[in-house]
Amino acid sequence: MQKPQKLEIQLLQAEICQALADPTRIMLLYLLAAGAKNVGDLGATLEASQPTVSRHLKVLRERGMVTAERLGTTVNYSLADRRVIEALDLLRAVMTDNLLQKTALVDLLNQA
Amino acid sequence: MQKPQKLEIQLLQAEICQALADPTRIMLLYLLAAGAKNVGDLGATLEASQPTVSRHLKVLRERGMVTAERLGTTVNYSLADRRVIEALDLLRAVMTDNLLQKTALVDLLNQA
DNA sequence: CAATCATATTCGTCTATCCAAATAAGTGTA
DNA sequence: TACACTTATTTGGATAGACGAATATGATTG
Repeated sequence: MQKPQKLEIQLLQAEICQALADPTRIMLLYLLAAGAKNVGDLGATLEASQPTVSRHLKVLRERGMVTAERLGTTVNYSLADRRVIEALDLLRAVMTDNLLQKTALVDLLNQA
Repeated sequence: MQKPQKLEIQLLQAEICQALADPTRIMLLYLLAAGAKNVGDLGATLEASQPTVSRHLKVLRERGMVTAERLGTTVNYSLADRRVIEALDLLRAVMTDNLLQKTALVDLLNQA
């Protein structure tokens, strides 16, 4: 033991956030939120290479954010917990509000 | 222009998530959720060095997640948008549920 | 048991991030 | 202006993450 347990929790929480810290993985989650899909379909939609998609899916799988199921030769991925999408939507709203505020400020400066 | 604008949005969203991908920054946000604080106080609570706290606060500031206000020699930081905390709470719940599920599985295996 | 299709992993390389230490910059006061 | 105090930034070195290319694994079919 080296640190209060509180930090351990934040560390695990940071690992989940880290999984969200990549645009490709965010896209993957949103795509899966619309329904289960296999690796090939996901790659085609994202225009990303197969190894890239597979590696990103592994990151999400290891953190329990998606689940995989073999169906013959293909593997179907599903969103494991919809609250991840809720969190992403919240953060997206924060981001868009920031952008709006920033552009409003720019407009104000341009007027002056 | 090189990619559909959709990707641009995910990129910005990923930048916000990236800001959450560090246990120290998560702690900072939770601390600020309880009320505005200056850099020294935050560092003392986190037992982190002053440059470390300042650097992390800069990351959060650049993404509009906290705001800074000078008060004499000190600088008071505040949480800019409470929805970031809501998102963190959601992700924390996802994480704890994953842990519970995992330990339940371990128990089952131990019984057998 | 080949051959094929879908997915996963490894390897090499590049870039990004983190921390500690040192230094700089801004503010209030003698 | 000099000094003390608080916060910010820079630098260097170590670690982790991302991608493409090549290769490996797993499942189905003939």
